[in-house]
Amino acid sequence: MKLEFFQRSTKVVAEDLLGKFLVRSSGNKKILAEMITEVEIYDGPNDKASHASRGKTKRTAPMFEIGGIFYVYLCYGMYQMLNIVTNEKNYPAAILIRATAETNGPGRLTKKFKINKELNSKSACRDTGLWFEDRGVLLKNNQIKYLPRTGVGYAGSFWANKKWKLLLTEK
DNA sequence: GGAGTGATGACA
DNA sequence: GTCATCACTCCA
Repeated sequence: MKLEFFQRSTKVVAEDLLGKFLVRSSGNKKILAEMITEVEIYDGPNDKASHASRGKTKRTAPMFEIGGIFYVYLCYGMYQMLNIVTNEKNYPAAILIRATAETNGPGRLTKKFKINKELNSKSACRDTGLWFEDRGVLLKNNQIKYLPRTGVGYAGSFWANKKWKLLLTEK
């Protein structure tokens, strides 16, 4: 997958990302490849649920970079969260990878893929050891479900009610 | 339903 | 320097 794929509006990228494969390698060997089934959008400087809404800080700096790099951070002291940064430089946006066909939950997913902060700010390409592949899975129009995001009640009803969690349903 | 967990950001 | 908060998971 080319990095330009991620340098588009976050919603478009999120929709396109469903059905693509997340691939992990160690050395020259691919060790894991799972289809992405659930993502969550964090888009723009005004999104109160996004870490970037309070301005650029040391932690959120990757979100302000150009699309195509990873944003990894620690949540609740135990779980790494994997995001892929989208859109243009200086526009803070990212997509949280929440689940694949075989692994449900962002914390479990990163544990299984051995994702940690070393991948933070790295490009989603083969050299990094973690990247995305299009394996030709075609989605039907009604296969994507739009739901409110998780754990964002603190952001206020306007942002909490946005249907920015995208779920891939069975056929 | 409730606890664990530690980096992060706000405030002083 | 302190303190509250959190894009979660596990076990009950």
